[in-house]
Amino acid sequence: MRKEISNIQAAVFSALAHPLRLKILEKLREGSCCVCNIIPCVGGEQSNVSHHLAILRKANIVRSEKRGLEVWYEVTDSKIFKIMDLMNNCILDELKKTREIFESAAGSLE
Amino acid sequence: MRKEISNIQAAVFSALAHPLRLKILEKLREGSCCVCNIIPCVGGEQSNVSHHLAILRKANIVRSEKRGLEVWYEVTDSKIFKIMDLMNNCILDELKKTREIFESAAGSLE
DNA sequence: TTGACATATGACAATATCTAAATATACTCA
DNA sequence: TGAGTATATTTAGATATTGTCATATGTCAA
Repeated sequence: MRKEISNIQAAVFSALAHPLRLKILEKLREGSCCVCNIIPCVGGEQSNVSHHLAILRKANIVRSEKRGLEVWYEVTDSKIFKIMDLMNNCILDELKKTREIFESAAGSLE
Repeated sequence: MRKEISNIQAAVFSALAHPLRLKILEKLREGSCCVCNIIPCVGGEQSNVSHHLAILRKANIVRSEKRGLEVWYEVTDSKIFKIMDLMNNCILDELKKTREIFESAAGSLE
């Protein structure tokens, strides 16, 4: 009966699981932004960007507002940036660790 | 030439984008754990769980160690739990907000 | 109203991911 | 060595995601 929390969590993580969508969010980190500015910034076809925006909308990560001809997007909850930053830290730490291991191995050959 | 960071981030997020894998990580939050304990805890076929463990391994989220017949898994970087907790907060906040809107709408009908 | 514009949606093929069954591997113990 | 156990890998069909093209929608301005 009850929807498990892990299903919802997985759904939101999968909304984050695409480089283009992460780039869109990085753009929105600066503040709310019109689709016409998002497209050149992230690259890709208009319809493709629009599809990815729809995925972010359905996951409640962003919300949109029509202003005349334009549609402006903004992030629903800025905690999403904390999540992205933490993920970035994880990855950089991992890289750093790998490099240290590599360098110490190289050093021991001298 | 250089691999964009957003590609790596997306890859790790997509490793988190499955309820079974999130359940595995929740189990590993208690500490390192043998596959034979993970399987009954998260449910599902042995081969399926193994498959999902392989995905987590490839994303460097967990690492494994053979101990006799058994294989023990543990989380590589506990920051992954912070990410999961933050995500959980996001979702709960969102639910709370939705409920408040709903309740205030219901209240105004009284 | 008509045309131009910004954005969204639908349809489709290509590709990736998921699950489960069968099989393979690696280890232990008799 | 051979049987038994724990886990991983392979495979195949089902399903989901992706990108592109074509088209639809909604808004403004002439």
